[in-house]
Amino acid sequence: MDKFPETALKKRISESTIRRLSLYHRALEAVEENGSETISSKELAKMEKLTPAQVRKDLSFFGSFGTRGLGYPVTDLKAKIARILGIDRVWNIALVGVGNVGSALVSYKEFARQGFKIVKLFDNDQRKIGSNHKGIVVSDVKNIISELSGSEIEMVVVCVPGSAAQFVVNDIVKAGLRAILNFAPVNLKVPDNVFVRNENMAMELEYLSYALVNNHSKNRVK
Amino acid sequence: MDKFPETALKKRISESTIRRLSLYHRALEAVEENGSETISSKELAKMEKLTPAQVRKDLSFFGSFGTRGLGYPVTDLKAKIARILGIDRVWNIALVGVGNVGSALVSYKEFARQGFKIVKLFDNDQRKIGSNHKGIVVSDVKNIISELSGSEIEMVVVCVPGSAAQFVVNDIVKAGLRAILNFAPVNLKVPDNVFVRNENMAMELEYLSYALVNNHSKNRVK
DNA sequence: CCTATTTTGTGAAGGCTTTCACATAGATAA
DNA sequence: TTATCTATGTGAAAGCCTTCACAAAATAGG
Repeated sequence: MDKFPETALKKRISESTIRRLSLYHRALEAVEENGSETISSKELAKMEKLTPAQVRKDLSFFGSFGTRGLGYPVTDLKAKIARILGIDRVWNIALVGVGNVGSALVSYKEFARQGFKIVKLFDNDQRKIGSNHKGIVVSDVKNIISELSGSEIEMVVVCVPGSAAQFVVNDIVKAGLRAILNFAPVNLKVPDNVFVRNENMAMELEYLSYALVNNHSKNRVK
Repeated sequence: MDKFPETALKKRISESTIRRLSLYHRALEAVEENGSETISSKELAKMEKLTPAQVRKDLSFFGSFGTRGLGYPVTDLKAKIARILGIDRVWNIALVGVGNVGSALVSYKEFARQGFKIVKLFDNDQRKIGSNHKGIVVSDVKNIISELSGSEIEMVVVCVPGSAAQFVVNDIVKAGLRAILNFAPVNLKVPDNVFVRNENMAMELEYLSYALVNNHSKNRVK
């Protein structure tokens, strides 16, 4: 059955649903390893601390993948989710800013395992340009537009300081790329057809700080 | 005026509101630097790509900080938000798992700048134990319970592999700590009074993958 | 084959979050 | 002082997301 019939009325899928698909996918990897062939929405929900109804509703947006009375076929569902997320393939990625965070990500196994392959590095520091990280030679960010234009690279991870991020992103957009994972703590301005995801690690600590100060898992005020 | 009167009826503040407070705080830092004394909800909203109504509503949960006809006083509002988030102080933090990501975070300036001070490191690798990272000697994770119990440390960043994360977290909980920033790609089970935030970098790439495959900033299906 | 049991798929209800829209209050200028 | 203008603070409306609850479908066991 065609998952995306051209003729069908299209419906917006919420960001939360897509994020949960990632969780289901990783849970299914674990389940597959221990050999189970099927899994119920209840079990899947428990693994990621969600509700069974939520699991079923999320999956139902994309089709009927389960069998009533039995559950979902683990391997098959995992493959279907991978297909929906577009992670049933390799994505070539460039990384800009080979500092602390940047070089950690070059070696980050979780990216590689999921098919996210960092194949090109950029920096503006003469001491870093030409150096080798995990077999990749660092290029001068001055040449980023020409090196990305028409290349096999479709996503860029930005790990430069906040003050440089917008300039780098402008070049990435000029090169025609449309997917950016941003670690700089600034709000990037991009055209509507470019996707940006922000990774703001300090923000998560700030949330913990708020939770502790406004004590006792209550999160209440006024 | 007291921000948290003991007697007042309390109201739950949504997670999204708290996350946006972080954004307002960082925007106000930038505004303060360029010297402006006041800022309107409209300007603040524009900086973080939100709506003016959203900004006013968020702030209104905590009090009336603005002046009609004028806007919000930059420095004062920034201080009030810092107070609400609990970032008007230093937080001492331990980090477990001094691998690629872990050691990058030890040197991550954004943490330090916001008052999140990593003061203790743990690992289970004999080759790392005793070694020095930015002036901190790595301790054996075997001793984590005793070293954290009753210490000045109130938050822990977990950067160990997924297979080890739950065990480490059990010990952190046993030591009486209640705030965990988790980089391992697993769902951690903790008691209700312990706060966990998950940092899942691969998930953000998966979202970008989904966005590109389900093309044209539409995010539509079926 | 029939019955009991399990679990999906899904409209509808409920709840939460955002946006609207306007009364209100202070600023500014003459 | 008065008029005009600007921007907040906030109930109410709208919109979105999650949960409920149950018919339907398939299994399992006799």
